[in-house]
Amino acid sequence: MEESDHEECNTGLCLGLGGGHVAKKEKKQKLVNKPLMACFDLAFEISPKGEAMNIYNNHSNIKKGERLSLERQQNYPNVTYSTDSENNNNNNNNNNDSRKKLRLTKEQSTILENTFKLHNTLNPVQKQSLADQLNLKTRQIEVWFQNRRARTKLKQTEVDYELLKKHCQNLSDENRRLKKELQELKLVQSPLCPQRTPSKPKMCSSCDHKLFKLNELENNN
DNA sequence: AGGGTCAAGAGGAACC
DNA sequence: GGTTCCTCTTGACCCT
Repeated sequence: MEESDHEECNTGLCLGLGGGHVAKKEKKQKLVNKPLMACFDLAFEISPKGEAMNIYNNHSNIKKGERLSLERQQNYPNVTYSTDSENNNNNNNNNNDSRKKLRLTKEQSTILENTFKLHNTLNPVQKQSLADQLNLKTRQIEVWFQNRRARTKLKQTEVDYELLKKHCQNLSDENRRLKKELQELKLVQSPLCPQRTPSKPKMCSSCDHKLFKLNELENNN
């Protein structure tokens, strides 16, 4: 965990928890009565001039999420929004407690996905260079990879589950068939019914020899 | 409205 | 003891 990730967040709300948890207990205490994930308490875009723009206030006729994605994708595709606290305390007085969700741009997602395909974990150097490249924090890269691994694992679990379910179904079918077959064999061998000719039992590949033995038995009688 | 998605918080385990 | 990862959870946003 890179403590520096959150150094600039001077609201005291964003304490850089998560991986690392430096002095967890201390931070936990600080967090008492504070909103979670307050690092993204206000959404800003960085304008081409380098100004922090509160995009929520500027476009009142568009819905929240639409504003975020529209602005980000169309106007400033290479910048991600950040928080009030990260952008020099603008509007610190306007510190509402609702956390705003970061949405990665298409480009950022693509690059992250491609990197993930190459290696699903990153060393600190790779993490830093990716963060620089995408204009994100190393913590965000770390979190993305963590969540991505979790998604991969979940998907794999679902696939495994389906395979096991199928396999289980096959075994059940096989079990049912063998039981039926056993029933037939018992009938054939019963002294009460010596001349009964059974329908040809369908043997599983592993016990074809049973049929042979059965025929032998009948011949001897 | 409600369910899905996903970035991020939180805590514990594993590793060195 | 610090770092990284895993797992579960939370909450914002999106979609229908």
